[in-house]
Amino acid sequence: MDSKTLFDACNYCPYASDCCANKGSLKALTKRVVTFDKGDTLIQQGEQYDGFYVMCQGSAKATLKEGASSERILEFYHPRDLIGLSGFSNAHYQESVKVMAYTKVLKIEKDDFEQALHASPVLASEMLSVISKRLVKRQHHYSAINTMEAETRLIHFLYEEYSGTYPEQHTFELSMTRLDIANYLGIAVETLSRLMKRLSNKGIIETNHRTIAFRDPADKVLFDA
Amino acid sequence: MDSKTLFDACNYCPYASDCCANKGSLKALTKRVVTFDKGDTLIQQGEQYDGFYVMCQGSAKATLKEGASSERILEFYHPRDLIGLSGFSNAHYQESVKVMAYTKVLKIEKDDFEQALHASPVLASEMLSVISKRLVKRQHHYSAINTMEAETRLIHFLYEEYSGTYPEQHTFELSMTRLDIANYLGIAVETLSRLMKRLSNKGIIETNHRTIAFRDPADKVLFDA
DNA sequence: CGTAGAGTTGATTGCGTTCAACTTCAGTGG
DNA sequence: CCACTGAAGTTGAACGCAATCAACTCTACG
Repeated sequence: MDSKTLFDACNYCPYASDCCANKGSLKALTKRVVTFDKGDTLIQQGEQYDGFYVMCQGSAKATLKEGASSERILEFYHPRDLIGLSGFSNAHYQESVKVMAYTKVLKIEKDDFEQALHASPVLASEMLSVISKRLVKRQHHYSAINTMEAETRLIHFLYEEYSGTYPEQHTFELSMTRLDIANYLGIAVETLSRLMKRLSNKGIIETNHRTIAFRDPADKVLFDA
Repeated sequence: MDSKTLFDACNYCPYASDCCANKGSLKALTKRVVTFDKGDTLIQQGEQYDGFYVMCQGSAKATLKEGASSERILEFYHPRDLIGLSGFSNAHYQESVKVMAYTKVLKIEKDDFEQALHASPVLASEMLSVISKRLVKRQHHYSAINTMEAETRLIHFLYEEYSGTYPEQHTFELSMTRLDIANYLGIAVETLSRLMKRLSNKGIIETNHRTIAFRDPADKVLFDA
């Protein structure tokens, strides 16, 4: 595993030039390639923290379970995303992460990371920046969820998924089920279905199952209004 | 100012024994006491990041402004809370912080902090933990906002405010207006007013303007269900 | 080909919003 | 000290968005 495999991983990766795993202090860290199949659990909520991950390929979702209530989806992961940062909080992962398709990740072990932290203070700044950005992003997402009505929220989400694709194309593929999307957006599946139809009727998007296209690229910016 | 004033600040502070500013690596950091009056702006969204704060006394709210939409309240701050962590993300504060009453804070300058980061790698771990905890807390809050109905959300909020008081008493004082609370909870002021009345009628709380009391302390745990 | 999960459609209900009128409270100046 | 003013908070009536329940259709997969 490790260095040689890692070299291959980043070398053949289309995102390599734009991935934190391949830049700055994180580049020098020891990493291990791990793969998961659809349905696998990458992280189990409550488990002991033993490292975090950078996603190279595939898709995953983070879910939170509180008390007796059903699971809630916190975010979706795409290539280049960091996974498992909640482990820093109290040495236990605070959410579960499930893989939705064949997925390849780089694992950065807890011990390796802490050692690197001692060796390079710049790494600390970088990680603080990364995790703070995550906080801000989450902030905006949830602020949106509460302020905006469902239709705007959906456009917002679609644009997020769209802009995560690489290279950017007008047509993109959703990797999650409507049920997952509805859960993430905090609406009912039926409502989601109706909204998709309405957006389609309005001519904002074209839908074909999980394949989505923005009719007019300018519409993507709608959510800024 | 500084060291002597600081000594006084923590020395006369009722929260000192339970405050991160007075424990671990943060204790050794250089800090400066700054005070603000009701209505003052502690941090302006978009401003250059130049340090973060620990609140000693008073109360404040963080607001986020996106596009043309009106401001949204992200969180309230109480003594012992850290303020301004969003500055780590890209060297600019990502939200405004406004003071709601006479407030005393300790400021930790950016330069001092970065210097300390080089000197003590443990500080890095501690800060990562702190900020990750914030992320997790925010996560739970917003998960709650979407899943729970308004009444449960309100109880949740009241309990949060209650448990922040020190020493814990059955009766506690809200430091924010109903408008702020409604904004924070993502509901209309009118709805909030009606809910408060309903909770009061149900015998769960007693209200007198901004003074609140839980009838039966066991009820505080309601939100766990 | 058959079954289970994913997704859609329709009818109904209800929670929370909105609009409007009003009361209470805190601060200000005569 | 009291009258005035504007913000904070309450109450009522009507509306509307999204949830829920129920019956389907479609799709993937063994």
